[in-house]
Amino acid sequence: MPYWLMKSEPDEFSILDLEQKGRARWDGVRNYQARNFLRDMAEGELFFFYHSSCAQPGIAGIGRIVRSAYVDPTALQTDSPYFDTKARAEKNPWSAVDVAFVERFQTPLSLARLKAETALAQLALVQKGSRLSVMPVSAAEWAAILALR
DNA sequence: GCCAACGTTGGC
DNA sequence: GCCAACGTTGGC
Repeated sequence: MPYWLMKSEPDEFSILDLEQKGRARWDGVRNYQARNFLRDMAEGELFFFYHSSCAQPGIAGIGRIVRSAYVDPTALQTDSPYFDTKARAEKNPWSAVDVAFVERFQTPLSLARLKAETALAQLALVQKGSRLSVMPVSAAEWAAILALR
């Protein structure tokens, strides 16, 4: 079963927000490669919830996919920060998934800690210049990260 | 706020 | 199809 990692700016949506809501739509992805990964996700699969663009970037917890990819409605909403002027109802290229809270780490795993781990050298997240907001994580990487909690 | 790296746009 | 210019991401 594939594993994933998804980034969110905690000021926008954090692991605490997901914990409090229990379930949420993961929308606003506006990169084709990331979108394609969203479309590869299946119900029941797990992902690391990564906090980006913040004081303490790192993995903050775990979530689960509870609904596979469907058309992202925010692309058509003019009042949404994710509005896409080129998207049309009959031609909306963007996808969203629904996710549920699984676990919040007592202490988030900092990016520095992840970079220091030899077993994670191939992790897409730590590659130079990697900006993907949705990426796959191998089973071995998943286990290695869990062991760092 | 800076800046490296990347993706997208648009002229040609 | 090339590629320069521009906008965005995201760590620091």
